[in-house]
Amino acid sequence: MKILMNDGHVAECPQEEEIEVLRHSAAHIMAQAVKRLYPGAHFGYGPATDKGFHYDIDFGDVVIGEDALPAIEQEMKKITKENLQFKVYELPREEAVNLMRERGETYKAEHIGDLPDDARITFFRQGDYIDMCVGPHITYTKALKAFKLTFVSGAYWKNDQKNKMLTRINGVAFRSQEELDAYEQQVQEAKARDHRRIGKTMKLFMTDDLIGKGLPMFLPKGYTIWQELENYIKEKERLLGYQHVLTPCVGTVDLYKTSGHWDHYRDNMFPMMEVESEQFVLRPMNCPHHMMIYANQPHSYRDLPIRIGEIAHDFRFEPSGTLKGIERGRHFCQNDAHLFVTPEQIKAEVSSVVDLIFDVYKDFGITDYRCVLSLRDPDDKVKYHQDDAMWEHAESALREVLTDLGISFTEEIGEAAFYGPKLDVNVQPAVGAEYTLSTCQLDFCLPAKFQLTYIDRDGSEKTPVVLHRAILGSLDRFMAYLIEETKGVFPLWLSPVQVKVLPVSEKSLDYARKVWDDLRRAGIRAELDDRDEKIGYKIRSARQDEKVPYMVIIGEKEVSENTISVRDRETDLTVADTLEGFKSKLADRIKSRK
RNA sequence: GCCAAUGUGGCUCAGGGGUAGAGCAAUUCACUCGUAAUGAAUAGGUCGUGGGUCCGAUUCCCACCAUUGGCUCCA
Repeated sequence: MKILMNDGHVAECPQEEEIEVLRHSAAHIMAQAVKRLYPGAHFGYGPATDKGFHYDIDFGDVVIGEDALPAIEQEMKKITKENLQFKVYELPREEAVNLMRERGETYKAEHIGDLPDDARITFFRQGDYIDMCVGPHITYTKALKAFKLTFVSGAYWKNDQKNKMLTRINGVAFRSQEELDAYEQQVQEAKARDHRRIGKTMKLFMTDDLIGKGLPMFLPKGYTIWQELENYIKEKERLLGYQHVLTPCVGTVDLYKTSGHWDHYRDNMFPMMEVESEQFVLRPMNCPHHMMIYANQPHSYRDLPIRIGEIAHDFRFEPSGTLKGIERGRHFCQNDAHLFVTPEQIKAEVSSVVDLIFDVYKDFGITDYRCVLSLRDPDDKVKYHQDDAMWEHAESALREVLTDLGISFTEEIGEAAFYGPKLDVNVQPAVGAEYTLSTCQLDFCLPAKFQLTYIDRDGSEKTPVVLHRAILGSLDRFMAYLIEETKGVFPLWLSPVQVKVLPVSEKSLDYARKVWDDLRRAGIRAELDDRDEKIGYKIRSARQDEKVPYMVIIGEKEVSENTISVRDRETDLTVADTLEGFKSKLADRIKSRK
């Protein structure tokens, strides 16, 4: 594919950059179509994106909904048919600003002001449309062959909440129609994996307006998975020397003033409540509670590290627009722990946390993740605890540990917690934006605020360092992730129903009941389908609706031979077994969580 | 919170100014059945909530609530 560079040269595009040039050019063509249909529209940014492109546009008082898209798309097709040539020219800064002002493109004019003094300011033109841009672009509009406008949304100018919200028109573009079709198919499949859809059909959790928004409730089947996850992670933690505690879901406002959370996050906490002139909040996190548990008694350096863990209920007043099923609610349960360590122990403890994270990921087959070292933005004097020396020390300590461990990570500025840097492990859900699953944060700040101490070898009082960490993140979010990864086909040990007993007819119902009862007594989660239906129907519903790992089919043959027939979800094969043999095999597998 | 869209029986969805429809699920009856849907019948909804326009609203308008897709935020 030929492309037009901003110095006017036409070059052959490297294969790997083709798609981005195509998508970026699609944004320009969309802008041209919009300008033809809405002459009063003014443009902000219009970049290529992951799967396509978008353009942020100020339509003035005109409301643009999704019903406006077909006409714009039609106009784009017309433009590609017109096969307009892309042309490029450069203007001196002042002329460029004037040109943009003249055309009412105030956002573009403002953008020129943000560019470095020596920046070349170039314009790409196709037909009647001119856009300030660094390019490169396709040479003729006909090169754009497969695209589609997908949805509209709002987006703040320059991504800043204080600025005006523009209308963002989103589209996808690919090299060919086949690629576009494949993408659309993929979107459909992702929707089918959405944890909210599966959670509803599998009766894992629910929400209700009368309970309140962002407050999902786990139903018996969902809570079964929850409890298994809780047992699983606590077992791992106990082996690593964690001690589990139970602390209340409220705390005094003073507790959060001490920690500094009150100053930073008051607006995202449920409002303060006053009882008998004492002020409380629903707790948004557990660090302060665990700090006070540490402070409950004096500590020697010999006691450290002390690892306090809790499956802890938290409440955060998340903005309504950010709520998403059990992935992000206003109540959630963190798989939280705070490790109180000496400075010398930092490396070993971070290392142990990182090992635990990847050990857990291995157990769940999680391979698609991204590690981020989240650092402070030194220019942000509001968000971050002010202590340059502390930050430099903490950040380089964490970076060094991660590097020594051979973890590959990217660094992101301004993503740290207010009290310290962190390692975040991020994953991509079926639908929507990436989020953090696991985190490990290095904190030199809160222990000092709470005046935590230990007596060192030389008899002097020292301040411990704290590692905040969450492996499953919140159980809620982890479950959301698991649902989407497994499509609801949970491994045996997590399956809400592990065995479904299916009598062929009423003649074998009594025996089936006995088998069912026996399985349950052996600690296996079994259900009996005693509906008056054909066996084929029962198998279909156990497979399709509930994705049950094992079906035990009981007919007159099994009754007379005192056996059971076991159908495996993986293979769809049915084999004869004895009840005792099946029970022990199953118990072993469940115990080993394989 | 902001921008936009959506809201019809338990679930998935159709319809549309003259007080509602399908499939699945449920219930009942018949069948007693061998590995991905037996048949028939019945029941179930003041069409998110509250206002307004109209002879008449679930359908049009407004407000609110919830949900969804984005933006901002995420200790």
